[in-house]
Amino acid sequence: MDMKEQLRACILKGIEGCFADGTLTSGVVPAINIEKPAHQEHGDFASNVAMQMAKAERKAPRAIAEIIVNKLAGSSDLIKSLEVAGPGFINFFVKDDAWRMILQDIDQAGEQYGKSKVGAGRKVQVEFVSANPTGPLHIGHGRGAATGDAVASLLLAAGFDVQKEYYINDAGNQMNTLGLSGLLRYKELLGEKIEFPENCYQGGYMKDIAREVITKHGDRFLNVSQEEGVAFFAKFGGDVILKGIDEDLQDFGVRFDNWFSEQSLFDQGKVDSAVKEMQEKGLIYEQDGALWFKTTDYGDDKDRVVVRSNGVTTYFASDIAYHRDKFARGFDWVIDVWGADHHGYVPRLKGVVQGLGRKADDLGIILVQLVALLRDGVPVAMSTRSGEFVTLKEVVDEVGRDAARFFFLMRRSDSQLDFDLELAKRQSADNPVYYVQYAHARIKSIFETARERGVAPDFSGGVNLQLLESADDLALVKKLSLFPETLESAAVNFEPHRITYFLQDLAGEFHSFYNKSRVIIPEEPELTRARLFLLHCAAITLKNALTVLGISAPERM
RNA sequence: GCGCCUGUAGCUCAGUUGGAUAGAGCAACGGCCUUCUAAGCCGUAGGUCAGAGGUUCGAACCCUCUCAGGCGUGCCA
Repeated sequence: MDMKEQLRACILKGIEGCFADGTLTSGVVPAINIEKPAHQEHGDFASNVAMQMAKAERKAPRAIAEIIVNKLAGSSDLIKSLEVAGPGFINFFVKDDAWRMILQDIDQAGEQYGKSKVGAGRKVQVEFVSANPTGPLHIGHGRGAATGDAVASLLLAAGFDVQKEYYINDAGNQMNTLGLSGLLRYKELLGEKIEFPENCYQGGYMKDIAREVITKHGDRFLNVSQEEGVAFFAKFGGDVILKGIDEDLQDFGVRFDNWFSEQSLFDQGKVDSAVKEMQEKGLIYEQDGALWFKTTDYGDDKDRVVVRSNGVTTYFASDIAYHRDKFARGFDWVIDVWGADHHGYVPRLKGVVQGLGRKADDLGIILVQLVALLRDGVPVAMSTRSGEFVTLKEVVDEVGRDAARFFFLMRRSDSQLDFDLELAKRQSADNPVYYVQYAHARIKSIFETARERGVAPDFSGGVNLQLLESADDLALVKKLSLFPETLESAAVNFEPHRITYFLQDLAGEFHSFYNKSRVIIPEEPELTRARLFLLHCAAITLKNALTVLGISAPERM
């Protein structure tokens, strides 16, 4: 039980005690809030129960607080002192010993420190990237990849049973366009004069694909029908591109548990059956020769076409079938990571989910905003139309996986992100990645020195934690203690950036500690051991936090 | 037109889901290496939380309106 829980239980008991002896009379116990005050002077924790009870008790908040404080005095060995402050807050000061005990928890938990069981094994699926197999991943996909991967591992750490999935849009018009693009480049390379349409894929990778076909198959596709040629290049190109996407993701440290093909939904008749189910439920109706889904029932601006008047299904039809299939596969919770430009699709998909008989919240949607690429503060020009976009691979090759992931996760996914390539490469405190990793490496270096000097960091014989009594010792301990709740809230809110902020905060606390406090002190072996134990716990926390984001914790820098 | 998102220090952004005196990093200025990694630390300065109303003990956060920017609003994917 963590400190907040203990305090909550303690307050509850106190209030009930007050009711019992008549010092409080309403008999109504509000939800007990425990928060961390912004200012140190306000204690380690504070509660606003007295203010919440004011109305029911018909007493001034401060008077109620006094009554509760009197009842609480000496009731818990966690509490050093408590006071009434401000408009009626009860401030709690926790005993130093209680703080220091946390170190033993951290040591004991090791790699598990910070993890929780709130997920209770519920099955959750995170679907992300899902870029069309019509070109290499660009930097925007990179942010989606980092975010989806981090959210998945956060949820895993929070006790969920997580699957990561990539949805392959291998059906529909864009595959024909891909096939045509390849075929035309192929003909061009073989000397035919061609007109390359504007809506075809302009990137240089199409020529690479055409070249590959020439080496493997020669010029035989010059003599087949347009239809056959397009079909071949669509399949061949799609496969090559998807393989490249997978490689780029692996270099970025992202691996999927499942790759799900849109085409498979058609092949297995799942699109038809999904449409049929919705029709039977009366959620799909016919008008102007097309079939429409009543998304307006769920807050959408207008109803949406599922099957066009020419009989061809829309992308939305696939989406209905896909999400129906996800739930049919037994997921309790389904999470989609989308580019923010798709935000208009949220009501529509939420409608589908409800139409399937699920709660709207069973589908979680994370919208990831644009990335603005900079070099030394100057925007890097990008244009998707001309195919001159910066790829994920280029960025990872230039700045490295760790820096790229950290930068992608530095901001709330909802807000736009400036990604400065030069800053990401810089090896100084300006660069938050190095700042954080350096903290870990520095601790490891201290242990190295300790070993060299024969101060073996073996804690099995017990450590005298009482010696950790300086303000800096305790400040570091308190920072470490925040990790579990930070991790949990980052997970359930889909907010990996809380971890990057926590890391910078913790690294700062450590660097500050390091500058003020000596760890290895030959004439004080017991204190040396205690401080080494503290840093051992700091290293565990730093490493666990970095790991959950998919970033390495170097031993040496 | 309608809908969604954003607006916090010169810049880039946090702000524990309504708490006490709004925080960090850059940039600026001034200090700290004979010491376990200076890829580091300490200090100074910087604010009408876009604006105006409202809700209550209490608002950057919730409601209404206004302004500014971005995105969406296909029988495209």
